[in-house]
Amino acid sequence: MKRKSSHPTLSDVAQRAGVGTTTVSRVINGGKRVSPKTLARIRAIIDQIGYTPNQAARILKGERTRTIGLVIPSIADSFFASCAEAAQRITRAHDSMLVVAVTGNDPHVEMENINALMRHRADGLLLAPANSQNEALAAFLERTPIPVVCIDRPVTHSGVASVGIDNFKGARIAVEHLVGHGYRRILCLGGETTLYTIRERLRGYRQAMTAAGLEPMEDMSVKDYKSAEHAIESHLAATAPPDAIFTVKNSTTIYAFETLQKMRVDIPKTVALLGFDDFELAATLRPSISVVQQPIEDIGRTAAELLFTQLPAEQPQGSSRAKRPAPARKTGPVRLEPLLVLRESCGCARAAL
Amino acid sequence: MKRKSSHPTLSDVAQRAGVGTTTVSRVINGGKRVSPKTLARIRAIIDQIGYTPNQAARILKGERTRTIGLVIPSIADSFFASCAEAAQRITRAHDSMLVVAVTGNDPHVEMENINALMRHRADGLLLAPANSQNEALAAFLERTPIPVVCIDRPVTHSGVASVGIDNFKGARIAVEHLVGHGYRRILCLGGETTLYTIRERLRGYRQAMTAAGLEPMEDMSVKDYKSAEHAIESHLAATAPPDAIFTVKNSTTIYAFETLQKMRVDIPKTVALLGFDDFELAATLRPSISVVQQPIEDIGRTAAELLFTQLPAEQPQGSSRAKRPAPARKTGPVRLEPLLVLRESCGCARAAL
DNA sequence: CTGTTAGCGCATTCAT
DNA sequence: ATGAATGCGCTAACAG
Repeated sequence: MKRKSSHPTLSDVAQRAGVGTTTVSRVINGGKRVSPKTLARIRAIIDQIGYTPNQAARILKGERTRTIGLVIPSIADSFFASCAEAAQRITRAHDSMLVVAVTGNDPHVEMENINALMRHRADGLLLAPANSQNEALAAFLERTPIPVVCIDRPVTHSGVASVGIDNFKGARIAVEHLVGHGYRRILCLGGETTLYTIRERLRGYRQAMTAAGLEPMEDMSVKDYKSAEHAIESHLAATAPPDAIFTVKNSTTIYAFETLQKMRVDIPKTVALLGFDDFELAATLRPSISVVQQPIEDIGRTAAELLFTQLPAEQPQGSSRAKRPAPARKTGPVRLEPLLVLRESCGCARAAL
Repeated sequence: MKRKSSHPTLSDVAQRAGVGTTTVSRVINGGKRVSPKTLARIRAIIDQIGYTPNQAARILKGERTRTIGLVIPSIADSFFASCAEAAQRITRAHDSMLVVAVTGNDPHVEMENINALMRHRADGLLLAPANSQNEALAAFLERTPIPVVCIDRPVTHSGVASVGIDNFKGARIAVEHLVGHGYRRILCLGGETTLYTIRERLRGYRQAMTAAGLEPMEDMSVKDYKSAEHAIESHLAATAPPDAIFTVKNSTTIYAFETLQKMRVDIPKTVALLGFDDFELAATLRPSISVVQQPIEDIGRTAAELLFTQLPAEQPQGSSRAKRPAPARKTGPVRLEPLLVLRESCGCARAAL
C-alpha cells in the first residue's frame, strides 16, 4: 500500500497541471470556460492524486454547508430511527447531509450537541428536545440564526415550529375504547413523566377516565423490565386489581406483555392491554396487541420538509451572500393524527387470519 | 421575536468589545492571558449576541474536524441502528461527532456520500460497503488520506480493516444444530445474495449440509413478506417438503414465522425454524425463535475504537500540522464470534418460564 | 480561455 | 495584557 500524506489542495493540482488555481476551480465546478484539453488534463490529475475540494474553505466563502443537524435522544429507538430515515430521505433530496447527534435525553449533552452543530454551521436543525420546559434551550432557539423544527415534542415559550401527533387525543381515544369494552379499573402504566409526550398521554388518560366517571389508577414507576414486572405483580395482587392496562409507551407495552405472559395471565380475558405506539410484531404476537399508532414517517418527512421551507432560497448563482434576512419562522405546531389500531389484546374480536 | 441576521463573527464581538480579534480569540479558547475584566466583558458580549466560533475557519487552519463519518445501508435497520448507537458512544468519548450517511445499499449513493464526507474533511470513516467487490471503492480506499474501518462486511482487494462476525461459522453451527435434532430436509431461505454476509452464510449452510451428507435446498428469492409467503407455501406443498427452515437474515425469519403461523403450521413439530440474527421479541413469540446472535454492540464499538486507534495522535498543543504521515493501517479483519441462542423454534426444550 | 488578487473567520506568531 | 499582520483553501471579481 502506498504511503498517504494529507489532503491535496487546489494549488497542488494547479501546480502539477502548470495552470492557475482559478482554472482548477472552474474544472471542479463544472468545467465551463475551460478548454477541453486542459479540462481533461486537470481532471486526470485530480483523479490521480485523489483531490477533494475542502468544504471548509467553501463554507468560509459563505456557501451553505448543505448539512442538517438531527438531535434526538437515541438512534436505536425505532421511533427516532424511522424519523431519521424519513428525514434523511428529504435531506438527500435537497442535496444535503443529515448529521445525527444523540442526547440520551440529557439536556446538557443536548446543548453540547447543538453547539457542535452550530460551530459546524449546519443550515438548519431538527430537534427532539429532552425537556420541553428547558428555558435555556428556548432562549437559544429565539436567537439562533438558523431555522429549527422540533420533532415529537415542542419547546414551550418559543416560537419554534414543531411536528408531532396529538398525544392527548391519542390517549383519550384509547382509553375511551377500553371503557367502551366495559373495563372499569384501567391502570395507566409507564415512566419518564418528565417527557412532554408522556405527560400529554397521561393527561388524555385522566381526562377520559374522569369523563367516564372512573377513578384514575396510575403507576408511572416503570423504567425497565424489572420495574414493570414488579409493578404489574403488585397491582394484580391487590384487592381490586385492574381489568385493563393502558401503557403509555412502546417499551412499557412490551414489558407488560412479557410479564403478563410469564404470569400466565389471560389477555384480554383477565386483563386487557392497549399500548401507545405501534411496534414491529405487535400484530404477530398472540394475542396481537392493540395500539395507538403514530404516523412516524410522516412526522420525520413533514418536519424535514418544513425545515427546508424555512431555509433561505437556493442561490442559483453565486449571489454574494451578505446578511440574508432570516425567513419567516411563524409556523405554528403541526399536529398529525394518531390512529387507533384495534387488534386482539383490548378485547376486540380476532381479526380474520 | 427579534429579527435574526446571519452568524456573528469573531470581529463582530471584537468591535462591540472595543478590543482586537486576538483577545476575543483567547477568550473563546480558555481565556488565558486576558485580564479578568475584559474576559468577563467579552464573555458577556459573546453570550448576548450568541456568537459561535466558525468551525470551518478552524478547519482551514488545519485542525481536526472532530467528525467521523458512518456510511450504512439504512438507519431503520436495527442492526445498523445499534451499531450506530455504539459507535456514537465511542465517538462522543473522543469528543467528536458522528455523521450518519445512508446508502440504501446503492454503490452510487454510497460513493456520493463518501465524497461528501471527504469534502467535509471527516477525520475517519466507518463503512458498511454495499458491495464488497466494488473495485472503484477499493481503489478509493487505497488512496484516501484518512483511516477507514469497515463494518459487517469487508472490502476485498484492499488493506482496509474490518470488523464483523464469522458469518460462515455462524451459519455452519446453526445448520449443524438442526442436523443434530434429526432434521434432514433443511431449507435455506433468504434473499439479497449480492451481499457479502448473505453469501458467507449460504456458504456455511452448504458446507454443513454437505458435511452431513444432506442435499442443500435453497430458495433465495425472498425480498418481502409476499415473496416469503409464496416461497414457503410452495415448498410446503411440494412432494418432499422441508422439515426445517434456516433463514439467513432477520427480516426473512420474521416473514417466515408470520407465514407459518398464518398457515397454522406447527413450529417446530411440522417445521422447525432457526434464523440468523436476533431480534427484539424473538424470545417472546410463541414459540420463541432460536437464532444465531451477533454481538452488535461489540461490532460498532470495536470498529469505532479501531478507527480512533488509526487516527493521528491528539495534538496537545497547537503543533502546526504540516504533512502528518498517515499512521499504520495494517490491521487485519477482526472477526467476532457468533452465538447460537437456543429457544423453542428449533425443537429444543422450552426454557423455564 | 486563463491568471492575479482579495477576502471569508480564525489562530498564531511577533510586537508592543 | 493586548493587537496587527499573516495564511489556511477556495471562489469571484477583474484583468489580460
